[in-house]
Amino acid sequence: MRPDDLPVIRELELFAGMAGDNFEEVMRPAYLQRFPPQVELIAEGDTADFLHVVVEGSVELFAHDNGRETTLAIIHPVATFILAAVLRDAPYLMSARTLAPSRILMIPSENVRAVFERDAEFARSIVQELSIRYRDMAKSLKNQKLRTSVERLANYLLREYEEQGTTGIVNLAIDKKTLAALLGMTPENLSRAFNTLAPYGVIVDGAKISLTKVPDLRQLAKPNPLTDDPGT
Amino acid sequence: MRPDDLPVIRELELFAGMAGDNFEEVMRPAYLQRFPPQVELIAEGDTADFLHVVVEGSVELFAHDNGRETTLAIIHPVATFILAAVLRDAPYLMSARTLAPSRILMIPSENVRAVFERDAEFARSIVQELSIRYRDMAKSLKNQKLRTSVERLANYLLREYEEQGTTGIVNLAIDKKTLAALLGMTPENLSRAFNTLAPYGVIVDGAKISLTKVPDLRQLAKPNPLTDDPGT
DNA sequence: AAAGCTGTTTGACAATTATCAAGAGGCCGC
DNA sequence: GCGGCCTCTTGATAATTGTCAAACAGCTTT
Repeated sequence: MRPDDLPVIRELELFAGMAGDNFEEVMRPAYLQRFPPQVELIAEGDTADFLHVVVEGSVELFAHDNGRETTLAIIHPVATFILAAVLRDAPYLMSARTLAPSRILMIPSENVRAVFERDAEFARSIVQELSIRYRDMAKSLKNQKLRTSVERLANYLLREYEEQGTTGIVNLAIDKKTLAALLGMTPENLSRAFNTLAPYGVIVDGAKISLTKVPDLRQLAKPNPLTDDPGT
Repeated sequence: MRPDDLPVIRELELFAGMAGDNFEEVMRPAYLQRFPPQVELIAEGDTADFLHVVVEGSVELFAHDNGRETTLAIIHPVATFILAAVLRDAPYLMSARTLAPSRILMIPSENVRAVFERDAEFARSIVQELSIRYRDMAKSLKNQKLRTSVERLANYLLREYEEQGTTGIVNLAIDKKTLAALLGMTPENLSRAFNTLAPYGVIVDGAKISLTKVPDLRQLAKPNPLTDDPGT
């Protein structure tokens, strides 16, 4: 891997507190690779040979059952995925594919586990990361079980609105088919959900969504930090 | 707390590898308390002052949003809950109430965190526990997003069937209202789901469910280790 | 035994969500 | 420019799930 990529990785909270020697030991056998969009990086059921880090681009985590497919999360740089499977040396529960052209760092699982054993600071970071992931998953489950599809969409838009700087415009970074899967509905239903939100000031123009009545939308969505705020 | 309760706690995988001194330090300020059924132990939004351990009885984890309520998990002895909130010193995402008369061990969060800092074996156990919890949550989300309510019920019954020793009889340990919330449906719908399963050999007599055509039921449910097997 | 309570079931109906089929619009290669 | 391909949308319809009201069964209390 290129030496000038290392600082970016190092900034990841997961690796920030790690001793320098250990960081190098983890990184030496790692490799950074470019992938075009729509490449399947891992498949559910495979054993967790590598911890993956999205350095650039984006990755979709999805899963199958019964012939149906759903999206469980979208990972943006810089973040890891499938950490829990790596730590338990267990089969992946989800598959992953690139959505955009991406650069992915792959660290052999055994190196992660080895350094975890002797670097207390790294262990602490891993616990924090896992806790966040657990809580994000719990929030997703609450979101899915307690809200209708229109409410899920409204809350998604409000979250993006905040993250993209509360200009009245939200840009969808993923296509609508993927968004539908992430929100737990069909693409047809997503289309209709957007229409349902029109009276609440949601104007759709391709991937560009204008929010003209945010207070109204908020009143419908009833966002809740205990369901919506990611990463806490 | 009574000294003769300590060995039971110690058997918990979370505390098994811990150094004796540290175990005592964690347990000294802890206290074990009896609760009748239907007592709310913690409320979502509260700060995580104590790590809880179900020593006896059972505990339901539930959450609200929008005025609706759902059950996220049922905890049986001996197991912890709300570990992630304790480790992050963050507000609980879920509430908890006793289902049966229960004995709950409560360990002050700061003690857990303090010992975590210096007991590597404990840190490792925590990571394993968190990973399992994360993966169980991911499985629940897959279950919820990829299956119909009848399929979720069928898989639940098959899981209980295995856990209760594959005698043809499954005993529901929780009442049907709670089961419905756990499976993400209304009680009325659960009733109808049981009727739908009648042709697959599911005979309901109160809390006693007979499974007379397990292969048929399995064919309908299509259980999948990556969605169903807990604790891996 | 009657009354009251709780949990469960049933029926009728409504809302939500999915499915299937077709059409609209944008984008690319030729 | 034109066809082909893709994504997205719309319409019609069906399946799933939820809501509301009432009935029922098993309890305990009186």
